[in-house]
Amino acid sequence: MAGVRDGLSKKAYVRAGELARAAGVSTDTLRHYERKGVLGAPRRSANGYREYPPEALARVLLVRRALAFGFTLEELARVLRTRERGGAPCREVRALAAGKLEEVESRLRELRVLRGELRAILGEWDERLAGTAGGGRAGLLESLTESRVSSGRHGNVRAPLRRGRKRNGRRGTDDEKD
Amino acid sequence: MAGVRDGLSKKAYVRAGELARAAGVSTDTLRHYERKGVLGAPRRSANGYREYPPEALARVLLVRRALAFGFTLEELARVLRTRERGGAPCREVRALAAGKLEEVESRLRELRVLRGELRAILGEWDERLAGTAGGGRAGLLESLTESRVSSGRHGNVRAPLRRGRKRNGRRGTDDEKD
DNA sequence: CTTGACCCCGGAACCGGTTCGGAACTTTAT
DNA sequence: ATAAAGTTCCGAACCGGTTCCGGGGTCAAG
Repeated sequence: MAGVRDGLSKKAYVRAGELARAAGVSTDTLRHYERKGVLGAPRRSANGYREYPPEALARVLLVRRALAFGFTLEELARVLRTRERGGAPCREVRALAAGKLEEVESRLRELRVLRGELRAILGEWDERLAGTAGGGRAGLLESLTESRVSSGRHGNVRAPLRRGRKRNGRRGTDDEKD
Repeated sequence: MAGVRDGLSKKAYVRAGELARAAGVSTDTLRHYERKGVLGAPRRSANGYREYPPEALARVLLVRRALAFGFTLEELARVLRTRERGGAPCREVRALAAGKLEEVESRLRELRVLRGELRAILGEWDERLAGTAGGGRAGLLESLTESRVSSGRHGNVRAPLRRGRKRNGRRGTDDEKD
């Protein structure tokens, strides 16, 4: 375990591996966070190893938590940087979080609709399959196209919630009238 | 509506652009579908242009619909290919859809939790901000780390519902005891 | 001295669906 | 004829967070 424990203070500088373990991430991830500006480059020991101060752990955990809340590393970097310079990005953070909440709610609506459609279609299929033993062949897929539901692209299910980029929009029949 | 004007039959072969417009996708997407094996390479005209048969539209719409239901192009390709060869992938399709439903429900649970946490944190922040006018500075972010909730990575919000890869896992402190 | 556990680094791969960049071609207007 | 639109073609880029690759150090134990 090689706990640094140098007799001095309770907690001293730790190396990448230890911090990573403590935070539940990989050292690769730590490097990535540093590169993205959410962690801050730690000092280096004589041999070039990173030596993180005890506070780093809290920072990493904070980042993890914020990520779980839907923040992106980029947003986080911006906010943290502002704060590091004495700024008070509180309102911005609040706004950001509010945006996340909206996204989540929107997504919830979409998924609820999707769930309903899935249940309906499954029910229908089971009914049909009951009558078509063995090598079915009843066009299950086909019935998708007919499903009476809105068909309003509820967002590609897995759509990263951060949907919609179309910076230039070349062709693609913009049928987005929402 | 620029219908095919070759006088022959009611509907004749159409080119990429027309099919794309009709299906509400881009020609790029059509190409992609072809490459992924869900569309099937159409014949080519003398100049190398794709010429899709009328049925292609239904196919594309089917794909769109299936995508909206959470199927991936890869799954779709597999199924469609099977079918194309006389197979009856019905049970498989049903199983797939059932899987989607489970994913959606799981995701719904996660998002509901997340929504709750977001609301809570927002409420808390607003309270705090009310008392800290102007240049706030109350550590909003910090309170994230303390939020009493499970903290059980509800899935990175935007996590594509198709979470989790870790083929080899080098380091990374596998703390996934979910 | 070898083994093995850590550490360093830049850059590519991954996922999945879509879009971009830009060359090449066809049709329409001048 | 020729420029200006409009289409089509294709491979490669994109998103975002993480992991992988792979070649090179550092250090303590055996």
